Amino acid sequence: MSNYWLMKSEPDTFSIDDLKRLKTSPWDGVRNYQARNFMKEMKKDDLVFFYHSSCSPPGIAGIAKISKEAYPDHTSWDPTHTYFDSKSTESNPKWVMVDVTFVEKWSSILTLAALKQSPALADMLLTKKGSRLSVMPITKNEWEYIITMLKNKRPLAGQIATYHQ
DNA sequence: GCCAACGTTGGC
DNA sequence: GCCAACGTTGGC
Repeated sequence: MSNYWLMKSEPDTFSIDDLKRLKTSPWDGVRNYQARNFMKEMKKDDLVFFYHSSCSPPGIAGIAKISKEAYPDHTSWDPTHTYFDSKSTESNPKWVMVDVTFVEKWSSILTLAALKQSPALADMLLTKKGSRLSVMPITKNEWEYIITMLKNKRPLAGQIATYHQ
């Protein structure tokens, strides 16, 4: 039984197209305890909404899956790296990352504005005012509701989603 | 570019 | 342990 998640990324830094090209990538640089703790709960093959933030329009751009469970984020103890944290060491790592693998890119962004218009999604952290959490759990109901929203909007580019096993 | 909301830091 | 100050996130 898999779990569902949403992960935010600024497309200028790392977009769904970057993941599509790389197929698999580490999700590094998370420096927030709540987000980190959620990453530690992730299991292989969990599904992830790939969300584009700080762009126009913000929203869900596609789907990825967890291909490697949480392991130490080596960028945290690299003093030359942007994500360096002096409190994290190789012998006592403070931060973790997971690997994510591309599943599908949607033909258009499912915008935050559209998500906010759905009463069914009012309890999501994402749609709450002031919420800045970059990694969050999604309930099965929310996941399926969002997939339905997407399908009602327009067909998927290329083949239909095949991630259901 | 603005700024509200939030998380973190550090003085006391 | 409180809380003011600061830095960051991220929508608009």
